[in-house]
Formats: sequence, structure tokens, C-alpha cells
Amino acid sequence: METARRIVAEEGVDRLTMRRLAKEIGSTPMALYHHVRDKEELLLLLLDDYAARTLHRTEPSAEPRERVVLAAATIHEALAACPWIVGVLTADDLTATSALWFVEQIVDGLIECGLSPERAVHGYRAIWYYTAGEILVRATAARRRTDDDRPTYRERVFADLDPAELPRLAQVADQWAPLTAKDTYLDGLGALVDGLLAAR
Amino acid sequence: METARRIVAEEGVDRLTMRRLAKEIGSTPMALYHHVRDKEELLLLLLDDYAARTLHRTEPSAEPRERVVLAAATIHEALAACPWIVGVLTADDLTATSALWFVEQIVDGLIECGLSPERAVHGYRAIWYYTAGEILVRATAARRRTDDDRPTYRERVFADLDPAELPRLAQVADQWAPLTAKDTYLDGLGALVDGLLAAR
DNA sequence: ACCTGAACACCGTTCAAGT
DNA sequence: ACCTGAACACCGTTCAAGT
Repeated sequence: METARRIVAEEGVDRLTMRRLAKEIGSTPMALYHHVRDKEELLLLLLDDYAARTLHRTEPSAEPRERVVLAAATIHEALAACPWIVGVLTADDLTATSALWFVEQIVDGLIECGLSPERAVHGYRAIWYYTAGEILVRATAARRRTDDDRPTYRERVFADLDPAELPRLAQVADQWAPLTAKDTYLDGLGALVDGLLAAR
Repeated sequence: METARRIVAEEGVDRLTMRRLAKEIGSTPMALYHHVRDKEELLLLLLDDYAARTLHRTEPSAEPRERVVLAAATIHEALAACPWIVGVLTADDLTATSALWFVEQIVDGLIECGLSPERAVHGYRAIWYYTAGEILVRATAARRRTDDDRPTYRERVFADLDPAELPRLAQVADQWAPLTAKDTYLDGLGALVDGLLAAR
């Protein structure tokens, strides 16, 4: 586990292979299969390990809306520091044992704010979709930027935008890059939570 | 392109390999590299092709909030039918040429509702995070369910939940599966848009 | 119970050579 | 300009055999 953790931290999850890990610990690929069913199980172990190691419970606020926002932001922060893990996480729900406490905070906060248990669960899922999407989009965009220098697809598209057909996009085209680089996770989260809480 | 499209449609994006595609069209892997720079370029071509083929512009509603919701829902629907594509999409922004019109609708709708151009772009991004996250989480969960029969990690975790520690989760534990199976994309989207539009 | 060696059935990509 | 053959440097996993 220790070696696997190091490989992922230093070189990314793509470089963690059964063969590589086996070599690094001075063993054979097949020896690993005596301890895990397959590679996915190894990744799930790694996920639990990471969650237990970095996801520290926050002081739960007395104000229920604050509890929801704080729990989501804490999970977001842990994931942002370690974006590879989202790919593993989305495989199932956000159900690493150590993350459950945060799910509890969100569901509880939403119920305390007056949602039915059913709508609270749906609300939690909306928050999770938004959070997972933010991490994923941002992580993949970052990977793209580093590993080649040719202009991105987006740059090419925005360069020859027809202002007659897409006036709003043309209007914001030159600010697009700085605007989208900005971290607005918390703004979006606040809006989402407000919307979930508003009786509709 | 036609053959690549068929392989992806029938067997999933993982099964589309340069070698497999070459064999299927009666050529060699290296011949493909004369037409695309690498595999990623092939996937981007496939994405544009899919978008042009299935993303039909909707009648833009006169009501700006409706325009935002309809554009997002249309993109969501196209992606839900073809979840493999999200992995490619997240690589950059949602900037397939055919998708730009929908981005325009969302940004324009938000501005018409009174947001500044800056906040409209951030609003669009929040909607995109939510949408991409929903597709991704749902797609990966679906893949999981089909390809093995052992209980999922989530099932095991929920089975031995401590009601003293996580009372809300224990309370909804038996409804978790049906609740999360429900499609609540539109509810969450509505909440998010409402939250974005509310002056905060 | 735990490990090894050899094999199976693959990958993306490069390079040098052909027409 | 377009294609081929062979090679490089890998994958995850199975299977039969060893201690």
C-alpha cells in the first residue's frame, strides 16, 4: 500500500500498474493477486486509505445550512488535492467509510433545513454531482494544459467565433480563459444549496 | 470514422483501439497515424461527429430561465444516451462546435435574467459541472452494476451502518438504492438555476 | 497460505522502408 | 502522400507448478 501510494502521488494513477508495483516491492505481479481480487480492488483500498488519512472531521456548525456547505467544501478540498481519486470514487457512490460522516452532515443539514428525507438524499446527490464534476473537469483540463503546447480545441474554437451567430460567447470570448480559471466552486455550491432549500 | 463509431456504440469506448480499428477496416495500425496525430485526436473527431449528428437545436423559448434549463437538459439528454463521451468532453470545455449554440443559450439566458456576463459564465460552468458529474457518476455506477454480481462496496457499507454514529444515513439506508436510482437531474438543475438567479 | 514462471491476449507508438 | 512490417516497451490476468 505504501509503495502504491507513493507511485500514485509522484507519477499519477495511470502509472500504477500491477507489474510496476510488483517490481518496485521486489515481487512478481501474480503475488499481488493473492491479496487483491483485481486492480480495481487495489484502487479501492487506496481510496479508503487516502480518505482515512486526509479527511478530518470538521467542527459541525450549529447552523444546518452551514453544516451542508462545510461538509461539501471539505470533501471538495480533499479531492482537489488528489484528483486521480475521483475516477475511482465515481465508480460507486461517495461511500468510502471515512466519507460517510460528511454525507451524514449534508443529509442531516438538509433535513434540519426542512427538506423531507427523500429530498435531502436527492439534494445530497445533486451536491455530489456538482462536486465530482467540478473536480473532474478541472483535473482533466489541467492535465491537458501541461502535456502539450499546441493550442487547445477550445482556443481554436473561440478564435474563429461568429459574433452574428453566437453573440454572447463572442462578447465574453476574450475573458473566457481568466473567467473559467477562477475557482468558483463555493459560489456554485452556495447557489445550489440555496436552490435546494427554496420551496419550489 | 464509421467503423470507429460502430465499435464505440456496440462495445464501448474501451474497446476502440488503434489496432482493432485498423484490423476492422482492413489496414494496419500505422496507417491510422497518417490521418490523426494520436488516439486522442481520433476520440475528439468522434465527439464532434456525435455532437453534429445528435445535438439538434431546440426552439429557443422566449422566457430566458426556460432557455437555460432547456439548453442544459438537451445537452444532458444527448450525453446520457452516450456516456462514454463525457470522458472525452471533460478533457476540455464543452466546446464541440455543435455544442456551442447551447452554451450560448445558457449564457444568454442567464444574462437576460439579470446576471452580469461574468456571473453568467460562472453560472454556465456550475451547470456544466453538475451535468457532467451526473452523467459520469451515473454511467460508472451502471457499468459497475452490470459487470459483476458481488455486492457493491456501497451495499456492504450500508449494511453495517452504526445508527448511533450516522443516524440520518441509517434512517434512509433501506430507501437509498431506490432513491438514488431515480432520475432527479431536472430537479437539481432547476434548484441550481434558481440559486444562481437569486440575488445573494 | 503464499509465491513463481511462463504464457495469453492484448495495448499505443516509433522507426525505417517501401510505392 | 500514403501505407507496411517489425519492433519497442509495455499492459491485466490465467494457469500450472512449486514451497
